[in-house]
Amino acid sequence: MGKVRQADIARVAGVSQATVSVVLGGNRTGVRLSERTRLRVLEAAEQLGYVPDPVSSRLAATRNNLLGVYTFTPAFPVDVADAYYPILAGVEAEAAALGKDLIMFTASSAAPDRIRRTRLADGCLFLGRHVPVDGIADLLAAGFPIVYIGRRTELGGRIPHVGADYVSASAEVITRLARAGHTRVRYLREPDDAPSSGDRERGVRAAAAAAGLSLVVVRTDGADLDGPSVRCWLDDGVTALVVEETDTGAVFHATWRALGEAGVSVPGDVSLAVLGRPPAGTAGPVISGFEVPRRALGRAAVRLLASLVEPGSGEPSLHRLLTCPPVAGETIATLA
Amino acid sequence: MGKVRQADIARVAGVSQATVSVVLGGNRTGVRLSERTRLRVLEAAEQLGYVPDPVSSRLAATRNNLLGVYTFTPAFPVDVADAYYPILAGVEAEAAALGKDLIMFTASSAAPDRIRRTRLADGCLFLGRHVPVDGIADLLAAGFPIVYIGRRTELGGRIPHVGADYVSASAEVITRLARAGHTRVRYLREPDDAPSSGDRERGVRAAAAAAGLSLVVVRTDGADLDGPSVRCWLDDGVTALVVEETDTGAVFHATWRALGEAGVSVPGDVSLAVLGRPPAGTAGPVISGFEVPRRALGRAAVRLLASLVEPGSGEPSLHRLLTCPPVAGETIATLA
DNA sequence: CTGAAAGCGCTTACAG
DNA sequence: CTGAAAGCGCTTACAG
Repeated sequence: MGKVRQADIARVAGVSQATVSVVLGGNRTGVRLSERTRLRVLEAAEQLGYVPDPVSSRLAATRNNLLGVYTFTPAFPVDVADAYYPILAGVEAEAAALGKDLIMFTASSAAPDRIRRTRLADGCLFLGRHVPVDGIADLLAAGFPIVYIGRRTELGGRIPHVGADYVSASAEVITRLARAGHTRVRYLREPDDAPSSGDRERGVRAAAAAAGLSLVVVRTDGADLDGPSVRCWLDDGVTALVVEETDTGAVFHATWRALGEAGVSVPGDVSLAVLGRPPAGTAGPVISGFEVPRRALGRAAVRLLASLVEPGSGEPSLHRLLTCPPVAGETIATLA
Repeated sequence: MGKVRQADIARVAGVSQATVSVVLGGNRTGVRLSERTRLRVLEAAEQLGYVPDPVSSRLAATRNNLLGVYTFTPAFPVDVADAYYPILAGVEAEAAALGKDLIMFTASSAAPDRIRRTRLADGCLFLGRHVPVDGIADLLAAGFPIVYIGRRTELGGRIPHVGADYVSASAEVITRLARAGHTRVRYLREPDDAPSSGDRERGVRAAAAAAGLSLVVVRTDGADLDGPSVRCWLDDGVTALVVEETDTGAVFHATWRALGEAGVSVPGDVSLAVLGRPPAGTAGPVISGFEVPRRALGRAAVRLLASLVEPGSGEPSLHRLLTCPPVAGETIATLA
């Protein structure tokens, strides 16, 4: 038995193909139809075992209920699995709730032609530490709906996004340290200038200034951290370390290793806070810091994208920041 | 600036839309084309930022470079994350290597109309413990390329699949126990009849019979396991426990908890083997058993699907089983 | 109330 | 060598 088309049903039911389309489409346009015709069509469709061809309906309807997901690294990476997985889980959950399917664009690079391909969906989510400005600018110019996961400042702030409020969350951590009596703090951050890093630093600096706390900011990829570094900081009177936590967790891991190497106890010898959450499976005490609401980010991004694709439900805010709940943890000591 | 079509390129290049299609399609049919025309078209396409519409090409050519991934539970689930993630990572890696994008069909159920939607792609991978026979039979009947990840016996074995050779791997574990001097073994398996469970049991039974080992097979979802159960087995002379490991790890976790509750030491008081790999992050010794080559399963499944979509590269084998490498582990004691 | 036409953007025969 | 036509299976205006 070959493919059954609407035309076949039309022949059997003795109506036009267009009428079949109207009947099977649930008569969305409110066309007047005789009940007799409707039933004849439905019966013929049932009898012939009709299966609508989603590809054709898509071409004709200009909408395909498909949302794209573009990650600049593999979507299922090894080194940032902990960071991406909950986001993607949130994306999937919300997409399913909205009845949308997902296209994962398997990007090995940010090549512009790969980025253009995203237009095959109704709209696309982007996920990554940096923005391939040219490709994204093209999409924006074409009026193609996109949403970045993570706050973006590129292209004059015109990129719609759903991000985390790292500024407030980071400031809160510093305030917590100040309240616990810490006055000399060392802040280790990623070397590159992604907004997520810049936001944290802004929050940290602002809170440190407000609390009159002495702060040293260090950019590092973690490779240069070892036991002697730690000893040196302690000799310098530092009582607390604040570490940025990003996708890969590289800096946190390096710091944790260096602390072990130096044989210092946390928080006995030095307090430790992480601006984010260390990767799951890290042994030891619960590190003080804050939660990144990754799953919620994924869900909110899908909702925003869906509203951009399907306008009319009011003007959505193109830039949202979600709150990062504080994690008390066990690694901040209260000083006398 | 709206969507750029071949007709737009044609206008700019001064040729017909059909010629544009031929040029951009890489001239598959071997039409004679002047190099000058070819370059003019290519240049215009580049300049206008042309992106082929995969929906249209699919309608016209019945091909769109999209592979579907259908999971019967969320693709990014919490309880089987460890099981699915490496598979999906393999799927993504191979798809990227082949230049295919992925459509994730966010299925909350196995409703036939959801399954039909997969026909939007050139072919589709299916992943799940059971087969929704009706929907899959329809696809098969329609000649739609599908590949199951995991061995399938349903529909008279007509479902193409790439699975793991659980029979051999499970038998090997039993043989290992026999060699270590064990003669009374308790085997805890999942209660339902998925092929992955049946295969393990076959391997276990065959090897037990061959080794003259006394075997008791117990079906359990883990809820009824506790300390007293364990004590009871030991009193019965059991020296080794063999536990099935499936997506959720439910039975393994329950067993591990029961062992702890009974206060028995492993492998001091009793040996333990798992037919698979316990979820990552499990504390304690490395459990003896075997590795499930999940990432390789994903890759192989994509390759098979691609060859079904794109025939001509020889007749691929529709049923492949990958070897599961043994894991020696630390939980099998050698008896005197 | 219902049919026939146009068209979504492309590919693949088929004429020149 | 290149253009024009037909058509993939559908939806959505638009005529009757």
